[in-house]
Amino acid sequence: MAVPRSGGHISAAPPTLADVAELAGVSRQTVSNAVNNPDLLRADTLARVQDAIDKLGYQPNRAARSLRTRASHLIGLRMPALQEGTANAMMDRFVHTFVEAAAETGYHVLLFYGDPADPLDGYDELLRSTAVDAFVVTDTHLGGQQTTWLQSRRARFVSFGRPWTQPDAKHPWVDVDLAYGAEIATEHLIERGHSKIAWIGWHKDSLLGEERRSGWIHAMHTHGLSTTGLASRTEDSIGSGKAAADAILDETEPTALVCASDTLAMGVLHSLFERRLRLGEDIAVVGFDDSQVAQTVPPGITSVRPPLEEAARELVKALEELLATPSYAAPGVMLKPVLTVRGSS
Amino acid sequence: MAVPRSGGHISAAPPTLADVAELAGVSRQTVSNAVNNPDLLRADTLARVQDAIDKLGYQPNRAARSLRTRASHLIGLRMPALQEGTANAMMDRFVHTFVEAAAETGYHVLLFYGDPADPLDGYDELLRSTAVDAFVVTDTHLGGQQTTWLQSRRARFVSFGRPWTQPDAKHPWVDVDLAYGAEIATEHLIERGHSKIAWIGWHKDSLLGEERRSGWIHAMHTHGLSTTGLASRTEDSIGSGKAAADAILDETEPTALVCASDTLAMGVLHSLFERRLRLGEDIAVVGFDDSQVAQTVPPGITSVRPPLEEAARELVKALEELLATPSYAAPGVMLKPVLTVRGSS
DNA sequence: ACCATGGCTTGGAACGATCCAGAGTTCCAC
DNA sequence: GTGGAACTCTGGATCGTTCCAAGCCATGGT
Repeated sequence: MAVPRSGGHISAAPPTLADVAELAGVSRQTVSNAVNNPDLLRADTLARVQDAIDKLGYQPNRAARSLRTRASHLIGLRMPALQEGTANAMMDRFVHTFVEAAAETGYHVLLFYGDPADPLDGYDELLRSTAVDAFVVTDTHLGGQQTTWLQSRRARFVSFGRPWTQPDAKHPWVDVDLAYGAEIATEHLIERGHSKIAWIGWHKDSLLGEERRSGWIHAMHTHGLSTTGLASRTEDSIGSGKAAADAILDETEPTALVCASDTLAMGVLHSLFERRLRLGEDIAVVGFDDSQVAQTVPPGITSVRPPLEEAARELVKALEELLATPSYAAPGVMLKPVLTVRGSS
Repeated sequence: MAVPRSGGHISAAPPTLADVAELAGVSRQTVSNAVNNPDLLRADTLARVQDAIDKLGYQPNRAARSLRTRASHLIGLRMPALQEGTANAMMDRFVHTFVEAAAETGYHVLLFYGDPADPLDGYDELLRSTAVDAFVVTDTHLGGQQTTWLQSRRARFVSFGRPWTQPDAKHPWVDVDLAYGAEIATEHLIERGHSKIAWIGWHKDSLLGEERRSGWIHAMHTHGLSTTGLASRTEDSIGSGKAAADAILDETEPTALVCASDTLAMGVLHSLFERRLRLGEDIAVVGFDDSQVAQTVPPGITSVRPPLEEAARELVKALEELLATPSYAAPGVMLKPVLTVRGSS
């Protein structure tokens, strides 16, 4: 296996199966077997072929293999277009692990971004040209359009995100239990002695937002705490986070805030900064996503950390099975986030 | 061109050139020409073939095309492995634009990460299996190993980052003028009335660090300001940024700080937080990279913003030319960053 | 009327791998 | 010693596209 990085001679054209076969004194098919089904060969033949492979630095031509086997060993990963300022920057933790886990199982990742307004943008071309073996869908919360369409095209795919609108969907998926995340965030604050804990979340029509919100409500009610006047709903932006914080701090004077995202938490920080309140001393804040920002801003924002690395690995595992057995129908996997406690609480 | 997304019938196998040819009543080659050299066909024939293509939703099979033409229309993009906490998170601005610009010219991007300790990791396999047409190298500051090796393998590539150690390198590259960035950052502070402006930078052996540092020195000296006792060199981490800030604030009492990275700037913020100093009022801070963090932390950190989008587009342009004419030798492109002014100064 | 020209179209070969069916060996049981 | 299974290995066909050389046909000049 120890292929010398820079072979002695630099040939213009890479060696082919036939070259190896000739050098080893066997047929093409035997070389092919040596690569793909080594146990079909007699030990000494295998060794001879391996020698030839190593000597020439042979690696199968992907295009040729792909043409014959109808498998490209490429996974299409569609990422949501990122907006300036919004902290979906945490997604590169996901991408990174996904790419590495995929590489370990022999798959490469073809990254693409689609027009956010058109959930189907980008899939079609890759599918028609049989460029990828499967897709990873990363924003199922935008509705089931993508998944139903992919299904109708008989495309293979897994999703990072539960099938919100179709509970009976058959494709493998992995998601993070967001309600639980909001719950542990809230309970952490309750343990710290807070009882007036406000929620700054997203609009009602956001599935993710409502899910997270329910965790806060559940935790509050479980501990006999009231939530009236403590919730606000707004856009996922710093500006509206600040506005919401301003309003709720003036009206209800909570001692702690749970935010549906780190972006909103940053909005809160802006409000605190203006009011010359000290984060973590005068008021406690918990964010969501454990983004770079939460990790680095002093004194650190306690944040709900989605297990993105684990999610990526689970998705790769599901993909592997899906591609091995086309009829594979996995149960969805729900992962639990953990709370990273920092100075803000 | 308006291909219906979900064709009337869902065929198990995608249509091939031969299918189109039969439907249009022409030969395979004519269909191929209709796709690749439309001007070779008579107008009416072209129309007929186009009809058939549209009707069947035909798209050339990538593997077959790639096998024949020896071009995969894939670009391998090697990203440096990201470390927790460090703000190279800004790179997804780059990745995003690069992917989109590449898509516009018909190229897809195959993302991979290499072992940071081994600059060559990952390239070899993709190259041998002729999986990609070219590479984008993103961390030339780690030394010329990658580029010399790629050159010796006759691989096509462009780099985001000047060829630091080999000024005579022939490959196209794009880079950002970091010294200039530090210079405008420093001058901005001078304009704001500061004269005791400290530098918090990286160790001497960091090429990028020295480059940025030189911009600060140049600006200071140009305005007749002294730099003695105002510079410190440390690791690129929050902890060491804080330590450096602590030391320099105690010793020299500067009124403003220029940091070699936003990560270091965040370290400074930690120091300020502890000292109960208000960012932007008691002391001015300028960062580098214009990361998410700089954009969102209140009151916003003034930061040198590298034109990553422009860099990505330039690289795609260079790649296009490189792949069209193999002998293409472009001059390097040096882009100027801009300063994004925020509350911290 | 003829040949050369150029525009348009065609069938066969090739890219480099795997699938498939069969051929040659070896080995063991009867 | 023979039949047959099990183990190895092989050559031809094939995946879907583009390259290549040649063919057809109308046009125009001689």
